Amino acid sequence: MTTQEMTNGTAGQATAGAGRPAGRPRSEKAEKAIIEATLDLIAEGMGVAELSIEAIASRAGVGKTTIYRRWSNKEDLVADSLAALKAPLPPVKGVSVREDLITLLAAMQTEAGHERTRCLMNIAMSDADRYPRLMGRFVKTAVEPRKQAVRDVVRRGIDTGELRPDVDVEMALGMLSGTMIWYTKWGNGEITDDLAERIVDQALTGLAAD
Amino acid sequence: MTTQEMTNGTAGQATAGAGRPAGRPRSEKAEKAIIEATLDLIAEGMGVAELSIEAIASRAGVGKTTIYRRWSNKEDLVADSLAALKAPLPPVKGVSVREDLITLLAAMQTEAGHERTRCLMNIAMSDADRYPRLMGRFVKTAVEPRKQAVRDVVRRGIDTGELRPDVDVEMALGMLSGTMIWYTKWGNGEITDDLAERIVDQALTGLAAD
DNA sequence: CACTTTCGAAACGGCACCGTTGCGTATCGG
DNA sequence: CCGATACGCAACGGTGCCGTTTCGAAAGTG
Repeated sequence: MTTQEMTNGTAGQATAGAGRPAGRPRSEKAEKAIIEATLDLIAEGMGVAELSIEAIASRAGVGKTTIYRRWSNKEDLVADSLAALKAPLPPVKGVSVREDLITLLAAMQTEAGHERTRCLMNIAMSDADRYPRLMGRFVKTAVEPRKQAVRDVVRRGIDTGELRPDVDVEMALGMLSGTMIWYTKWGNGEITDDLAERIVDQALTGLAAD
Repeated sequence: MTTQEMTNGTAGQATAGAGRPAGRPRSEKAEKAIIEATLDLIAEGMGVAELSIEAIASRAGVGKTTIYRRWSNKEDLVADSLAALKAPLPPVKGVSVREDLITLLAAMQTEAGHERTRCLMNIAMSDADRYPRLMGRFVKTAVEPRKQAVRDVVRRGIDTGELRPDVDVEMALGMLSGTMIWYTKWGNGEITDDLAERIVDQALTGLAAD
């Protein structure tokens, strides 16, 4: 680990009866503010490379010292920031596969509309090669849960017989998500409210004539 | 236009009999070297924001003056560089829709493997919002021809009856390309030689049980 | 109360790049 | 040969960020 004993969880008052190191405890509020500022700047279109510690400190209303005391380098900070992202996935009703997939894809579409998520996706694409460790964390906390949600629905569909028994689950997953990503990025003007529905129907039906 | 009379086509010896401005003509070789260096740096993972004129000049073996004389800002330079990209699309045999789609998607997969194209895609994703004018150019020279190639095949398939008559062409296009992009980015380890074939078959067949 | 640690703020020297300018040379037309 | 323009190169002053240090104040423990 690069952050050795730093970033040791709550970093704050350490109610744990063990070794309370004496001295002023680290401000939990400052920590939150730093991470929040980092995510804000990323959401405003900053790539990881252009992120400056000074800008983050200024935005967070915090001294640079406070940042360097917790994170030894920028990548660690960004990694922890991404890890702080919650993944509020919509619950699926479980009635039909079609309906559930539409729910998930529609949520994906909505998220892609929000600036914050939107630019996080950019990072996932462009900084993936340069910061593999960072990407690992992002995939784990943000991408994987969403993949899993779709995967569950598809698997259930195979079990219930709504989907073909020979469906390649990962392929189906990539097809649904990939199509949505394609539209949010390059589907100029063709993004309508029923987009999720159209994608799911096309994927279910297939292109070939019977 | 920002580049006023600059970047006036060949910029070189101007064989046009008209007003030859007298003096040493601009080096066409230098121009090529600059653009090539720019593309190289981008291909090495540089985002547009991190591209420095000094680095480009150094890489191209050229003085900064020579760059500033031609392009008034970085965005213009990058735009011209992207415009210089050729799009060597594979010819389709025209036998069957399935086979042609596989050909196109396989080419896409191969391209995604090359560093140069790979990082260009990153730019297409992450710098799209920040440099819309630049993106317009990139879409026109690189993305659109590929979209068109797939579009043609799909349209032909509808005409020949190989595909359903009610297929949404743009949607089919997004599904095929989107799935391939998804795999090249996040399909960890599952990228095999028959990927294009599997994508096309899944798209043709659909997920739903009959 | 002393003692320790963190806080925000400011300043440090150093570096990379900015866009411009001047220099001596090269390459064109007349 | 002469005037004009472009060339590569090196230097300019300016800016923004680096990572570190110093400072006085704050916030805890004993």
